[in-house]
Amino acid sequence: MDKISIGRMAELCQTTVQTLRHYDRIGLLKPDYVDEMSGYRYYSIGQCARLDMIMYMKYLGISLDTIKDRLDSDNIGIVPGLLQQQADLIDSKLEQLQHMKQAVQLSIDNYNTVLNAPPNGRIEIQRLPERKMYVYNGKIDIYSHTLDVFEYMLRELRKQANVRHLPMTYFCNVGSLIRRSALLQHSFVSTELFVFVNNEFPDSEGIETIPEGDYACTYCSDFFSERDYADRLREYITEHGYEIAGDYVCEVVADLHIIPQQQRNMFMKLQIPVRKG
Amino acid sequence: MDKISIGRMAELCQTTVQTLRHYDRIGLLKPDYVDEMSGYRYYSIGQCARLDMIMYMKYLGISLDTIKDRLDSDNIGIVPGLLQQQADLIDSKLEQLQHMKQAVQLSIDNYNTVLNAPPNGRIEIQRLPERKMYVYNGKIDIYSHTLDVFEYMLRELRKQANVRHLPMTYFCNVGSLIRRSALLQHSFVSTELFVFVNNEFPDSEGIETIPEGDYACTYCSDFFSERDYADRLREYITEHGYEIAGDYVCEVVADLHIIPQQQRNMFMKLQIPVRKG
DNA sequence: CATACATTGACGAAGCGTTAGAGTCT
DNA sequence: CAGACTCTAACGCTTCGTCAATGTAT
Repeated sequence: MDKISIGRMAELCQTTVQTLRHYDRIGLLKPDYVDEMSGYRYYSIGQCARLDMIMYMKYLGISLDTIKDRLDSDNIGIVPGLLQQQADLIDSKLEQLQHMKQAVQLSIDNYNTVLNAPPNGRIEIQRLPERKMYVYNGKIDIYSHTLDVFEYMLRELRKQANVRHLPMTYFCNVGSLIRRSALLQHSFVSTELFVFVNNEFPDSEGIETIPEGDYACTYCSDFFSERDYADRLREYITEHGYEIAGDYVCEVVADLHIIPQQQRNMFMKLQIPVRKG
Repeated sequence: MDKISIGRMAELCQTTVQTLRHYDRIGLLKPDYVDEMSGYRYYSIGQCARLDMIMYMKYLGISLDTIKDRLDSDNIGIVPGLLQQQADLIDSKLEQLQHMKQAVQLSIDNYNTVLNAPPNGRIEIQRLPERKMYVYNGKIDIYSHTLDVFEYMLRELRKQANVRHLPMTYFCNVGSLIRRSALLQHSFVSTELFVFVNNEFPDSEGIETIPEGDYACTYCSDFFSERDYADRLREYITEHGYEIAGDYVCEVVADLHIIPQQQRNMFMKLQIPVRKG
């Protein structure tokens, strides 16, 4: 029977010397024989089988502790449960990664929107798709208070979103709403904040849909100028023979992308759905 | 301006006190004000913006160090690169997880095959699908040596598979081949090992395909009895008026699932493609 | 004897969680 | 004054990678 040194064993099994030493320390894979004088570890070729299994289980994402328990017990019956558990774990990780991917893509999109946006205040009619949002009513008008109050409302929205298990992804695009009825009365009051959610998101309490259609849009990068820009948007709508077809949406396209020092630094896209009157 | 205690700040931003303390220590988020007497940290509501950004970037999988660099520089231009880099990283993680998922599924399937297998030696004709494999020729007959030699050949196969960047997944189902020509001459010699690979795996050197078709199959759980079982398989084929249509395949359905103590402990499915003569 | 290979032990990394013992806010 | 809150400091977790100083195989 060959005596296999630690270096050769590592090479045979496509791992490293440190890993083998580590496995020895934690009792996961003890060398077949240890020289009493030198302390050198020697493995037998048969131990590759155990090491293969360790590496395979590790590849499946199972922790070394669990692997050890599994290998030290002779109970083979637990294997299917272990495997199923891993399958579930992998699925949830996959889902999480999908969300992350969406989030990154959304950030990239938002960043590009900011880069390519027309100058603040320029008004355009854009065709926008149907969108879904989770709406939170804070019962306080954000426009008659300071940024601080807005910030506290954001905190509440975040907490609600958390309770509702909305993934972090969605918190990238927040915004505020003014209902059409209020808008028609020239009341600029908003107590509602929202986050856009996936179009596949299941309908439930707080989830609303705004329809596909033409929107009068303009960009604005200052919280306190929003009202002015919104007023101009309304003037534009009446001057050009449109009428207001739905709720006013102030979408914060980017704030996380801009370095926040002492306060939030938002870039907003104001939108009012229109139709020819 | 409110003085927000660490506990309240944690609640507002949906994180923990320890996290905030950690961020303070590493200079990622310093409290607005620290009481000189008590050492108590107090935050301002405006700091939520920075914390939001930190949490969002963390969610994107960016390390705290990178986040710190990013937030401490005023250079906003690096953002797109950072985001793209994250997108790529997520994609590769996704791919890896998909592989893991396949691997787990394969293990579950194999386990079930073992559980539901007919008794060793019972012979059945089964319709098996087309399969792809990566074949490695070790130039030594595994059947005229000990298990140790087989083990060393496995090591070589593994190394080759590694060089070819075959994912670990595939190493779950290994096996050996005897070519039809050798089989017809009643020669039981195999120098070739293989691993099954995905059917989508690109064709290249060493990749072979075995066709869909009828196979005479039997199960065997002892390396040294394989030859006997294979002989009986051949007898069965001639006795029942079949003829050998292709290469003999010895598929190791499970060995990782069986606890290996001193040596590999294999459960094999022997297969010979047949057609009516 | 040269050279590659082996040893132990300790520290580091990422991002906090946890605990202990003591002080502070309301 | 009670009870909730906060402080610092230090260790723990996970899976090895990376020295450093030194001994061994061939």
